[in-house]
This record gives sequence, structure tokens and C-alpha cells, in this order.
Amino acid sequence: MTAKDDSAPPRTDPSPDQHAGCAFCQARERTEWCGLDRADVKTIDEVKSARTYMPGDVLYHQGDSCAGVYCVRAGLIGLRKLDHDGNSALVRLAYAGDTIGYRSFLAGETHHLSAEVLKPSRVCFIEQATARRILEGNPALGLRFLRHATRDLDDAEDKFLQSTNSDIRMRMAHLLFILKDRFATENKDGRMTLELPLSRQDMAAMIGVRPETMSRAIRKLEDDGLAFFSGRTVRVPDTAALFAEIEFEH
Amino acid sequence: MTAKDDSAPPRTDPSPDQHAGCAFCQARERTEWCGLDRADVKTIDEVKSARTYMPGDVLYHQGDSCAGVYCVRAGLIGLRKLDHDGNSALVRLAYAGDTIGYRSFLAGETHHLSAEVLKPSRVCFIEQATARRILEGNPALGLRFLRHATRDLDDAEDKFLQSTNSDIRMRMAHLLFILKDRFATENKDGRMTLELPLSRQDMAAMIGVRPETMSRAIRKLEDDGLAFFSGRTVRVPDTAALFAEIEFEH
DNA sequence: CGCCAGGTTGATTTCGCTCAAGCAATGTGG
DNA sequence: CCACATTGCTTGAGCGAAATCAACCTGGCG
Repeated sequence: MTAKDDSAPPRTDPSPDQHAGCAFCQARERTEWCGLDRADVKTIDEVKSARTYMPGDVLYHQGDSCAGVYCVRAGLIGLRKLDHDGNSALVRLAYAGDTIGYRSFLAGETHHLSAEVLKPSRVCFIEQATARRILEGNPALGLRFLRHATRDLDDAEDKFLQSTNSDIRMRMAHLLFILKDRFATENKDGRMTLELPLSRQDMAAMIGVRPETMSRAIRKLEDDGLAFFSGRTVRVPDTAALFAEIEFEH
Repeated sequence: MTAKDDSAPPRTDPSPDQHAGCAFCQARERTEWCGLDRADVKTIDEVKSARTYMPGDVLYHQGDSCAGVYCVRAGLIGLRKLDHDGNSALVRLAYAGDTIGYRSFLAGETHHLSAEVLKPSRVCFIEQATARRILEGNPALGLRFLRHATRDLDDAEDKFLQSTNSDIRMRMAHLLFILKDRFATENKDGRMTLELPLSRQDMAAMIGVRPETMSRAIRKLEDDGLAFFSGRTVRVPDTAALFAEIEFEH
């Protein structure tokens, strides 16, 4: 599935940045690439290809050989892993500023995950040789990636521990707690509204349960008046009450 | 792959101090530090402190501020995380050649895990300022750490998926499959003997179950003639049969 | 229109957790 | 050296939460 390629003229575009250059990238400050010198930025600008993707598009599939890394300029990408039943489970989300595919790139292996666009996104592709050259010339760049990776690792380990000693309601509350930072569309007094870009199945996968179980968990939260789900929007009348479900962790 | 890294008999101290220098380190080829130039190795040799630890010793506790990184020269270290009930769960193992504590070091945070010695070990400590200086001067060094971290991350994600769609017997078999590379003491025809440095509780934590459940799982494996546990040694009469329990994954 | 994927709901089962007791090995103080 | 506590492991009984199986509903789409 191809999306349009807008190199020159602006279009109706999720992220209205007319300029393809990294210098104009809104997200650059948030990326690992932020400390590069002018020459390196120029190099990247010359070789990278920027594209706009729509939900459902796939940047790469699990098992594909890795041709380079992707830098998310705007939008949202979901990283999935096929479980042995054939269906895929959402493992992690990548936001504007995140660079993805760098793991397989580093290891020189095929992709371990698939990358699927969840919200209209603008993504730059930096091909392998360039990425490697720049990476090797910039110690700080690698260190920023390293820091990012270690944070993800901590999260993953927490998630595992949590899955063994928290019940679903608690994990659900925790998930909403994580998501609220990115997807809260309103937030006044104690109330809050979330606009999640996730299907039920994806939410279920994120906390490691079956869709049916997710459905029931949602039902219970609604019965208790903690959160109301309608399609992909969630209304939380009392934020504090919902997050009181989460025991002391960290 | 040979399983034993220390050829010395177990009751004497793993290594007396004569050769503290990294130049003599058996594990150096396996560490991330392997590509350093002579000057950097010398720097490390001068500032590092090497020590021998015995099982039960703790390198650092979760919550301690991070003073530097530890490089495991020989032996085995267990990384634990306290869960909110107060007891600690084994999260990961660190072998000869591994450098630990680098995550908190990079993030400039307190340690997220505790590091406890499981087998007599020889560990070098490299204090923060030096580590940082060398790391910043060696792009390749950071990249090797990065590669290591991403591999750990993959493992962690697999572990999570596995915990949601494999039953305990399968996870158990998988654990033994992982451990056999390091702890198989004998391995002829189809038979195999493991000498695990882990308590039942630790094994239970590694696959995310309660000790009682682990006990029962072991019982079942024995009833089925797949593996026989006696103390910390495991006898496997038919390796292929045991690992047939593991469904096709990754 | 019929088809299909995603979602909800209900009935049933099963796996692993909790609680509780017993046991062996080790340690401690009298 | 023995009585006693402690810790790690095993086993049993019962329970409960989540998976499974199955039906049904909904909206989107060819």
C-alpha cells in the first residue's frame, strides 16, 4: 500500500510541515539525532526519504531484512510481534521523535517486529550505510540510543513483573495511566478524556490478555463508574479514583 | 560452546589476585570493552578495583546511587528486582564478560535492580568518571553496549509474550533450554546433566510463577520422565524429548 | 444484499494462586 | 549435644480469575 510522496508542494497532510529538511523537523529535539553537527544533518537530508503514511500501512514486516532505520517525524507507529498462532500482538508504540528499526539494524538481523502505522504519520527513512557512518562518527548519538534502549528494557521488565502479580483491573488502570500522557485530549478538574488510537485487541495484547477478558474488564470499570469506553474514546470522570487502582510500584 | 568458564576447583577462591590487569582477563574478549586501545586499558587498570565475591554477596542494592559499572571477570551474578511484597524476584543473570550497572550509570539514576553474587565471582569496578570518559571517546564501545541492550530487550519482550500464551511446562522447558548453554556439565548422546546455581524460588521468578507452582511443574516433568531434579542438579535422560515440549517459536 | 472482522456476552473449564500443613537441612543458643 | 527456630521445598485442598468455546451483534465493504 503506497501513500503519496510529497517531495515538493504541500498537501493536505497530517503534519503540515512544508519543509522536508531535518532542520525544520518539529520532532528533532526529541529524537536521538538532535546533537548532530550541520554536516551530518545535511548528509541525512540528502539521502533520507520522507513519506507520509496512513493507518494500516506497514513500514516493515517481521522477518524482512533490515534496510535502514525509520525516524518518526509525526504520528504514531505500532510495533507488533507475531505470536505462534499467526495473529500479531502489539508490543510497543513509537511516537514522534522515536527512531525504529535500529535494533535489527545494529544486530544486522532481520526485523523481529512489524511496524504498522496507527495514526497518519510522517516518517523518514535513513538507509543503512549512511546511518552506520553517522553512528560511528558520533559517540553521543549511540549513547542516546543506548539510553533509550535501556529505558525500554526497564519498562519491559516491569511489564513482566506486573503481569505476574497484578490483576487485570490494575494493569488496565496502569495502561491508561501510561497512555494518558500522550492521548489525553481534555483534562480539567478531575475529569479526563482519552482518544486512543488502539483497537480492543491491541489494548488486550498490551497487557497480555485475551480480547474477551479485556471486554469484561472494561465492563467492570464502567460498572464501577471509573471509566467509560465508547469506541476508542475513554471518559474518566475522576482521574484520581481510577489511578488509585494502581498500587505503589516503581 | 563450553559450559565452564572457571577451570579451578569450586572450593578454592576463584582467583587470587596476582593478575589483576585487564590484559590478563580471560573474559575480556567476551566483554564490550574488548576493542579498547592500549591507553584506555591502562587507564582502566589504574582506576579499577577488582575483588572476589562469594555467593550471597551483594554488589549493589536496588535504590543505591550508582557509583560506576561492574565488569564480571568470572563467576555469576543475579540481578533482582524487589516486587511490592518485599521479596525479590530474579530478573536476569550476568555471566563472565558481562558489564552490569551500566543502565543506571547511563541514566544517572539509582540502581533499579540489586546485583547478588550467585557463584564465586571475580568482579572489577570501574568508577563513574572514568567509565564516562572512555565511553565518550569510543563510539564502538557504546555501540557494543547498545547491541547488548537491544538483545536483552528482545529477550524481555519474548518472555512477556511467552508468559501469556505458553503454559508453565513449556516455559519450564524453555528455561532449561536457555540454561543448558551455560550450565550443562555433561552432554552425551541424548542425555544431559545440568548444575544450576539457582534456588527453586529463583527459577520460579524467572518464568513468572509461584514457588509452589514450580514445585508441581517439576513433579510433572519427573512423572513424565523428562527431567529429574535433585537439589540443584537436573538430569535429563532425553534432551530432544524435553525440548520437544517447546512449540515453534521465533 | 451477504459477508466478514471486531467486539460483546454467556457458559464452562482449567490452570495457577492462596492458604495451610508437613518436612528436611541448617543454624543457634543454652 | 540437644531443643528449638528458621528457611527452603514439597504437597494437598479449595478457590478464583482468566482462558476457552460458542453465540450473537454491529458496522463496514465488496
